Amino acid sequence: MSPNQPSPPAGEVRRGQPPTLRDVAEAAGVHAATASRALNPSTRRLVSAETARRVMKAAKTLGYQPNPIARSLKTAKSSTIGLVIPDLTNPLFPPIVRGIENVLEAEGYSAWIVNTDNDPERERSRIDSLRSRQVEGLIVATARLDHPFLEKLHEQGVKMVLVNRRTENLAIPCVTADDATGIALAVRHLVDLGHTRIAHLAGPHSTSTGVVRARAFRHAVRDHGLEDDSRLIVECAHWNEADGAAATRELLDRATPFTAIVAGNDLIALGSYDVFAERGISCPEEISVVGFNDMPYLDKLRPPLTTVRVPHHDIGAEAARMLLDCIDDPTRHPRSLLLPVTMVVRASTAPLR
Amino acid sequence: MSPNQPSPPAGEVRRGQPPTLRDVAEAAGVHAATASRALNPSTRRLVSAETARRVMKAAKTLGYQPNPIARSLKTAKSSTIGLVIPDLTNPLFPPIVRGIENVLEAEGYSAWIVNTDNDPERERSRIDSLRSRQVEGLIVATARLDHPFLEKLHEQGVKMVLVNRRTENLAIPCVTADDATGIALAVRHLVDLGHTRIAHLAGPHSTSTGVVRARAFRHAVRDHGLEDDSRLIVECAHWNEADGAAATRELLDRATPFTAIVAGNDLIALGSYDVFAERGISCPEEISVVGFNDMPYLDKLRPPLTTVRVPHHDIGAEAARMLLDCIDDPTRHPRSLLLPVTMVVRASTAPLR
DNA sequence: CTGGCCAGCGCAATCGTTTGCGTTAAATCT
DNA sequence: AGATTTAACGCAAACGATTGCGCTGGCCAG
Repeated sequence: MSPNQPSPPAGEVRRGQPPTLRDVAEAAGVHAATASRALNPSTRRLVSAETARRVMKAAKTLGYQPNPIARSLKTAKSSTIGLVIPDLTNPLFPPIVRGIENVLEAEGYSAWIVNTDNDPERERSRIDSLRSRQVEGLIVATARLDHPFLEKLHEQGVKMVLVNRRTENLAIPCVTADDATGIALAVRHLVDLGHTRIAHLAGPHSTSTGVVRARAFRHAVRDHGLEDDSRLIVECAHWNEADGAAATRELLDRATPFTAIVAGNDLIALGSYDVFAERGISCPEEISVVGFNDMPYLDKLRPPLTTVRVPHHDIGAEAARMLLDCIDDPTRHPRSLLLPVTMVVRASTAPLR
Repeated sequence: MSPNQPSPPAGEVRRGQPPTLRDVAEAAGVHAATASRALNPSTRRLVSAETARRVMKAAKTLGYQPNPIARSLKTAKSSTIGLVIPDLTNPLFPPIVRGIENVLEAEGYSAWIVNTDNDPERERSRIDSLRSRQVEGLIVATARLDHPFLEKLHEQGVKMVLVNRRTENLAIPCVTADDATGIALAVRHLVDLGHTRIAHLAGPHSTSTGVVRARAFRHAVRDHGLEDDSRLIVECAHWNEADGAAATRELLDRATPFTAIVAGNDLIALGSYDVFAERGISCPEEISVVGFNDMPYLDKLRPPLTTVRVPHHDIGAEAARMLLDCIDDPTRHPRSLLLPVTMVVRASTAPLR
């Protein structure tokens, strides 16, 4: 046996229970209060170097792990934040989650993840339960442009930062991808390939991402001297394949000619793929498609999807950092962070013949 | 304003703080102990119906939410379990997580999710931190066949159930897919298509899933009267695309003829796809491939991947149920649950020409 | 009429930490 | 040398809930 293995406490314990602060205090021959101060780096200067050393040694040999529950009760801080997402099953979110947890972990924080399935009622109840668990802040990925519940929470002083999407209220800090530039990149790519009639399958206009990308699309086509034809824009009810497919069908049925599609996101583009298969349309020969997000395994699709890569991991990491900043300094001015995106050209886009 | 909105406490509060049990007791004109008993359904019979009613009414009008931290400290129960997975980013896991949370939520439990990235050291430290957070049990998806750490935890009485994979020790309950049947289905499907020389890209033999599927593969080919040629089996170092690709290359380089591959899982099959592209091999014309798991978006691949569908959501749900059972009744006999799988035939498999 | 029982409730300890305050003894100043 | 600061530490009260135990008063039986 190695001398100091942390998992099973090496030293003698009181009664089979994990050692408490009192146990290490006793072992070090001091009072629990002193042990507490010795163990906490920020109060360690209150005890002599010698006793601090003794206490820390005792803690190590006993395998002492502070009880976060007791600590939370006293300090009213839980070292815990809530993470509110629509659905973990959407490949968009796991990288964000990992990014968040990476920075949280380094600061001794952890995250509670809840799924709302885009149901406002469920969102309320899950957030209520998060708050009763004393989370110190929220990272929210379910924002809609008009979102009174979130606004109310913010007014109540609940610390939060939005990811991916925003509300209309700019007072709530958020970190998102640079959607406008991404769309501009996508349009420019298609224009470079010779396309002049480009359609847009917009995301739901209830979300900031949906309207920002749609607006950026119109700007971009005009910037290239193309006609801004509203018949070439159709809005999807949700950010998923089914609604992407429905929108594609409607677009096709409008019979306004076009040769390329800028999809609101990758899932919507996948919906287009389904309709192409349905109707025997070949991509990219007849219609080029570009997605948005660069979710995993897009390179293995038929055809590999050209898309705009957004740094999901970084979005999560930055959001977590921002939230921790807000918690540390509540007077902090809210900031909005825009993360750069890049174009990933694959085989779903081709030169106009 | 509606008379009783739960989020912002409606009644008067002490000092801007959320109301405590004592506040409720005071409002109802009873002692905190009585209020506690009145509010808890299982102790409610200890107070008179009339006082119970008064207390509950006071709690509602004050918007009282019990403080789970204080409760946990006293009861040493956290209504919390730990979920240990390799990497949330692997599309295998989100559905399992959702399944788990669905049943947990109904019982008032929540899950802490930690990622180990398959690093044993990280696994130890994350599980230690989970335990210090007083989780009541663990759902573990990172089991290796030989896994002394998990065994030790189990011996220490840590309640846990394994998902997807198992240890050699059968004393630890687990819920997995019926891997053997799945592989048999895959082999039969290929045999029905006329294939006689079938290869297997096995998962790592350090995992139960890897060895069970490999063994099932050999049994299946023999059952069909085919030759069990060990040159047609190569083990992947990990369950991912890169190692799947490496294994595929090795298989090809062995120059033992074969016309079909049973991949250990979908990710490994995707690795094969990469190599096919590399070497100009066409699938399914030259080589048929079947995967395992049926992860999302496989139907949009080039070609759509034939695979074995495993009910990930159910696996999670059953595991959670099993863990809650173990917590409720610690004397419970460990069970191993095998969930049925189904064949999903798409276009990566074709009749032998 | 007295003793015993029980329903209903309050008292106070407890869970493991943190922290304001008081106490001691050593160190510094005049 | 005596007065005063200060470093180091202990005491005890919190944080908010749960729970064993004891007390009260009403009820019934003997």
